[in-house]
Amino acid sequence: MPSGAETSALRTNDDSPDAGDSADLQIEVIEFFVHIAQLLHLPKSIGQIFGYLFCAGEPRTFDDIVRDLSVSKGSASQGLRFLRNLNAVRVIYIPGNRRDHFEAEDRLSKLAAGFLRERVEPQLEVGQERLARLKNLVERRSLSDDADLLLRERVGRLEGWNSKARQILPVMLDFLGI
Amino acid sequence: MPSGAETSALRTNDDSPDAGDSADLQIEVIEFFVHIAQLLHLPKSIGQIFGYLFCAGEPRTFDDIVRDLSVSKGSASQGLRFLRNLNAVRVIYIPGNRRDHFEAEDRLSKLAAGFLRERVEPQLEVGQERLARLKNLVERRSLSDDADLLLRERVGRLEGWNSKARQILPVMLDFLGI
DNA sequence: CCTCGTGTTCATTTTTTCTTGAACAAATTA
DNA sequence: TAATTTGTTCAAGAAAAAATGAACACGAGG
Repeated sequence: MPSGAETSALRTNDDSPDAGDSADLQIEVIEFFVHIAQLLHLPKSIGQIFGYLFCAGEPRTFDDIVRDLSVSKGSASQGLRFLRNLNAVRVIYIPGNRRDHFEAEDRLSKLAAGFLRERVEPQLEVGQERLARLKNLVERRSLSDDADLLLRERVGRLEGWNSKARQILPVMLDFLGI
Repeated sequence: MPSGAETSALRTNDDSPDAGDSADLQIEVIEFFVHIAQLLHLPKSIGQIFGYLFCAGEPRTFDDIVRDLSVSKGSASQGLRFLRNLNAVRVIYIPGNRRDHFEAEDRLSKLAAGFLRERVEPQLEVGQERLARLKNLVERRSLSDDADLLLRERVGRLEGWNSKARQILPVMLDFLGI
């Protein structure tokens, strides 16, 4: 796969005469976000969309995204929903214009907080439930069998982990300025 | 796909008479780790291996893992390498025994620290390099073009994000007791 | 009620990632 | 040194995830 020039077809809006315009740079910034998305195991398209909105000076429409990034409507729709759920993208309603307009959150603290709240916290709750079930199972076992005792200790340790994580989370959110 | 009873063929070592023995419970704990692995977008086999070692009372060998979890040697080898790199699994050398013995790290702080150091920190360095290149590009541009100015501001913001993250990381590591 | 503009859903295709197992290397022992 | 044990590598198949785009829903305006 040849590198570079992947994110194609960016809107030119071009008044400049000849040499490499700022769209090239915009593509680089978008690719930076694609890289981050891949680190977080998010679809590439989500990185593209966020990077595109992050570079845009003003809110962009659904159509802008589909056209300028050459992604399908499906990817754009799902990617935007994901980003909205994380509060990484806001919808701007413009009176007299039926289209949704989208804008990227550019405060790192808000992005981190959104990720913690929408992704991490719910999973900690799920984990707590799973551990409650495990605890039930383990407590119905003999206190004399070595294997049972070991597992009981291990499940207890997992509960400690979960509890610790749930304690730290609000501290982090607080640190991020709520 | 039927649920449960996926992680098969766990060593029985069975002296108990009839009803569900503690291997069932061990399987549940292993599945708990498989679930965590999937959350972290890690291969299922890595969750199995860590869960297996976490439940084991004593260090286990490569062969134990392959046999008891019914995973291939390839998966076991790669999974163990990954877990060792994260310091989530230690190798125990037992004199007079050629085989490597593996043991799970059971201190949450060590696990978190390993993740931050081996996964997060290197990526922040990579990001810093990428941003340095972006900064170079953006500084060669005109200060009069609006689009260029906007991008310059955006790249500056990204550098601020990276810098902030690199400041926070040692604080977190310190908090985790180094 | 009909049509058009906007976006969503979801079955299918495409791409990526994981697992497997056979071939291979390294180290030990006979 | 040959045979054996132990674990790694990597090409290929299997499984999972992402992207696509046509069909669909919903609402606004005529």
